[in-house]
Amino acid sequence: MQNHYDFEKFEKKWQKDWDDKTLYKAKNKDEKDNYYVLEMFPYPSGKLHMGHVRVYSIGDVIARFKRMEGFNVLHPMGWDAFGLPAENAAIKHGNIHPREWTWENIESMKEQMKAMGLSYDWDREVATADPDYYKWTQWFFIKMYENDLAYKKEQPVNWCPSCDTVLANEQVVNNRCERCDTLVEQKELEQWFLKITEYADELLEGHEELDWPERVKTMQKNWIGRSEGMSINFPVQEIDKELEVFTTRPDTIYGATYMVLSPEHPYVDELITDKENEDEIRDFINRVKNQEDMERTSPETEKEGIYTGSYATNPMTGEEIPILIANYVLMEYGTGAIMAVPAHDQRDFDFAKKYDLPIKAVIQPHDKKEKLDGSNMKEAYSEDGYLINSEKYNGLNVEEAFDKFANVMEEKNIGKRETNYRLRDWLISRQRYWGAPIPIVYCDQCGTVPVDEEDLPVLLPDDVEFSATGISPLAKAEDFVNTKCPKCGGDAKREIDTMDTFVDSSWYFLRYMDSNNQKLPFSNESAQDWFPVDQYIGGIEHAILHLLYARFFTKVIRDLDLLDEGEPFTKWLAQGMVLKDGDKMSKSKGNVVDPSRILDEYGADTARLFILFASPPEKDLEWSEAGVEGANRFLNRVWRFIAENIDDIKDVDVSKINLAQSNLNEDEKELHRKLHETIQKVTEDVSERLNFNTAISAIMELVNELYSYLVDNKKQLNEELLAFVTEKTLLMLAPFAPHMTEELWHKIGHKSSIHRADWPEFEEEAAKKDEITIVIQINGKVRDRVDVDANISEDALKEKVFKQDKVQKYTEDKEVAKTIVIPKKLVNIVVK
RNA sequence: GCCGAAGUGGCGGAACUGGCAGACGCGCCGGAUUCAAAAUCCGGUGGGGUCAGACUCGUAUGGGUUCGAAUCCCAUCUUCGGCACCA
Repeated sequence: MQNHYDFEKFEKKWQKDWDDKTLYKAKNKDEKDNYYVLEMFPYPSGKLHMGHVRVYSIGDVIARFKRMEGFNVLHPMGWDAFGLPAENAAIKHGNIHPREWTWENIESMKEQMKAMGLSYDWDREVATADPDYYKWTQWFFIKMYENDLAYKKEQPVNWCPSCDTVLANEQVVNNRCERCDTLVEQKELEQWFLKITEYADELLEGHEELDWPERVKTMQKNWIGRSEGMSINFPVQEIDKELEVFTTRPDTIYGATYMVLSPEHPYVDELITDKENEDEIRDFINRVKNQEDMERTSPETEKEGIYTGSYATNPMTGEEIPILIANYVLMEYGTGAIMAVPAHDQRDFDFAKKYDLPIKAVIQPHDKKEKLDGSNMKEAYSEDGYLINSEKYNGLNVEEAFDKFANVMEEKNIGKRETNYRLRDWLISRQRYWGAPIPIVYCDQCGTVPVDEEDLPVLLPDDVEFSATGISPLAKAEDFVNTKCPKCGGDAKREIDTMDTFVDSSWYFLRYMDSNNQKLPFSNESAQDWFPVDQYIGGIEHAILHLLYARFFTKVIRDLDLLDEGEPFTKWLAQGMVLKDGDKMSKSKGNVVDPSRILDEYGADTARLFILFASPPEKDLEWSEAGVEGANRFLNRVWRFIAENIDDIKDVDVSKINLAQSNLNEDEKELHRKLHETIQKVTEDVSERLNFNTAISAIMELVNELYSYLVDNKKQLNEELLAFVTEKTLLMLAPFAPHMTEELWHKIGHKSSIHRADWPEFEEEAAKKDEITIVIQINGKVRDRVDVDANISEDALKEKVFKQDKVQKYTEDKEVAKTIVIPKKLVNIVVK
């Protein structure tokens, strides 16, 4: 056996062998316990990047570990195959169809994944751009339409001029397109929406049962932005209408001294009763409307407003209060109108100061003697307190007042309790080609009609000109557009927009369970077997987008009675980024490390081992070529150990060895002990904590221990022990370095795959120490150590400790105030 | 501005529940092997101090709780992430 590890000699061989033996096939209804581990599927860009290598390595270790633990594991992979890059490539190069481009990329990425030795069940592979798949995406859309969860509506929407399509709110980051970073514009368009807001509360409540990073739950919580308050109607005599406002502070209504409308508010026109200044008012409105969104919605922008000339009546006080229009009120949130309480809201306060509007304090801080006075306040007071200047309600505290006012106003029909959300419905129409067509037909007779289920999928036509013009390329595909109405059979036209690709990825984890089902997206039985996903792994950048949509879809699908559970991902590990020189790898920075080079140069096992060893999975990882070499060196060290001792290790039937009953000498005992200590640590690190870096370092320690044992006992090796420990070490290393361990496993005499072998069992008895080292502290400082019997009594331990020379020295002429004994660890003597 | 996470050797990181700070790896230094080198093996490696030890300082900074703090509490600084005129 050569004593140098040469990955090129066997990585491909084993990959083919595993494939041939369908080693990683997951069977539905296995007698074993089922476990579903899933990594977020990639967009088929054509090449794996380091982030992919990281996330798939993590998933693969979990999958392999769980299999060795005896679980029937579902570990699938697929392709988020619809999307703009394919279409843009077609536009740019002209001679390649997005379909071709996509499938070629899938092929090359799949090849790279196979070269990594990932243990997927490829029989379950899905691609969202496959008609077999998007048929069901369309089917879900129709189900939602039938259940009033999909609707078409005209409203101002986010438009990305570079992508030539609309975007969902979630896809706009700081007013820029999430994909291409272009400034987003507003357009008034009629578009399809999914009613995610219907599930807002459930999406919030569901967090409680999820084992997800807390910060991610918080991000989603902030995004949904639930706030409880009241809608209150303020009558306006001039126009004989009521202005509805939303407020979270009905308790401050006695302090509402004016009202403010958004310039976009529908009543604005009628309310301009100050005809003298009408031109000035209209100029102002137009100016604000034309303000860049970024500027308009920034808290730094100075608040500006103008009087309308109209007055509203405060329904609680009966006071007439002026109505203004201002740039700081947004039409998108609440009702587009607010009651301004300058004494207790900083924004209203700033505005009131500028325009000299009255400030009336109605909440008095509990801990202040002198009464708050609106005329001399320096800033708004928005903390807790009790009511003043509120007639018969004076003295109530804020919380009581909220309830009291809510009851009174509901009784009098002035207002009602209401909950508002920041979350908007999900805009899913896209004016682009490479996506799933929205399965809707427009008929002059019957109106909007969903396509019949039997007629799904609505196939994406091939022969289309892809140029991005702001209107879906499908508009020009006449064979596609012109169709018959499913209801009346008359001439009709198809919807030409396609669906947001986030719709495709909102249910792919369900299709894996039953990916060849022709009758349903998945069967109920398969869901019983596998759902929900036990462990999901993917990038934090999807914390809001994909993970919120997928949770929403799951809840809808549950309500269609296809699932019992409403949460798709029980556990989620958000893996960190791979950095180079402290920066995210990117072409523009020129710091990209190509995984295929690493795979060619060092092999898959080294690449996997390094990336898992360098950092805990949820933290960012700094790429280091020296670190890769270190990982390679370690694998070599394991290889060489076996190569050099192959005669002692080979063909020993480890299952027949009972080390507990054999008489081991001290060194042997120590090695055996270390083995079991390692088994315990690695098992826990991999299964509970998902800290692969410390699991690997524990295996490294064990290998170091094996080498020291060899050096110290050259003359008299215990071959049985050596074979035993070596074999268990290989088993623990198998999920991390699947190829090399498989090769070595066969070299030491096994005939079947190491990946079908059992995970080593931890024996508590073997891991126990006979002697332990106790740390001796004097006044909290470590002064000495003493080796004692592990089962020593507290009194005997104390006695022994006080006999130590060092302890004598430090306690001489001093009074021992206290002695603290921490069993098996430490004794702290406090002296004065 | 608000919310959240983090800050430990030259570097990546470990210390899981308050109990030996720096496991493991990288790098560096020394030794063995070699004609020599690479590779490999063995040993050392936080700072100060010393022949060596004793000792001493040390987990962003300042304070606190405790017999004992990287870990808990308060304040400050820095970095990263999210939200941001949300009524």
